[in-house]
Amino acid sequence: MENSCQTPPPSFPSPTAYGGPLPFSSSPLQTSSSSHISLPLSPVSFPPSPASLSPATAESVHSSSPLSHCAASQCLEKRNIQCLNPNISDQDDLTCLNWLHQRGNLLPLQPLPKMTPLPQLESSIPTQHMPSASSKPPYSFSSLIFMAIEDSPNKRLPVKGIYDWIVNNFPYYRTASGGWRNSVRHNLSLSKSFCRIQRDKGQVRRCVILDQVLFCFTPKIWY
DNA sequence: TAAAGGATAAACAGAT
DNA sequence: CATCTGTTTATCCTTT
Repeated sequence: MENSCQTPPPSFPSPTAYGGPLPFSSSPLQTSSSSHISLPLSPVSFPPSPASLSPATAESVHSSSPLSHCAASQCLEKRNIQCLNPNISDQDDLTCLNWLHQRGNLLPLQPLPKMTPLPQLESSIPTQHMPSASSKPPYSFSSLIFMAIEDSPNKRLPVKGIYDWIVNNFPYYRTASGGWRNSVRHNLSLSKSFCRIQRDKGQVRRCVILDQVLFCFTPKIWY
């Protein structure tokens, strides 16, 4: 089922519908002008800018309010029909990320610095708040993938790019055994929040579109 | 205690 | 042929 996730998004609620302003800055709409895919990417109302994204903000997106959950439900119902198996609801799918907001152990909203900030992502957060570089990041692989894609210029990444982003931002994985890469791929396959797309000509591997419909309605892509 | 989510490992197939 | 990518299954641990 390639290129199946071309569903135009539903009308987006305002950012304030998510329980207050999101820690995202406004930026021009992300379009399908990328050379990577030919899919008509959906316009987004409040895409996060790469520089503004931090692990904590990404986790915050996952932990959007119940109100956002309600709004997203409508989106998912539509998406179920047009993108996924019409007989299976995303709401019922255990791989759907929309239930993350129900977790009670979500991280606070304040941004956390990356352990080894990239030049463009440096933070002014005091270092005493930074977790040890050798400690495992307190984020699920789904969150890490989300952050990696969100941090990419075109909201899409190859698997290798996801690996690189994680390694660059979480030194823990520099020395970790290769099993985490398997986990990344496992999550990409298992989670229906990530949809695969084709690369354009000249691209080597297959493409994937990540559709975080529930949280920010921003199509994100890995390939 | 059971159920569920997440992490991890492994096997396998297909693509490059 | 080696490596990478993607899928699936199984198991274990933690949390609810």
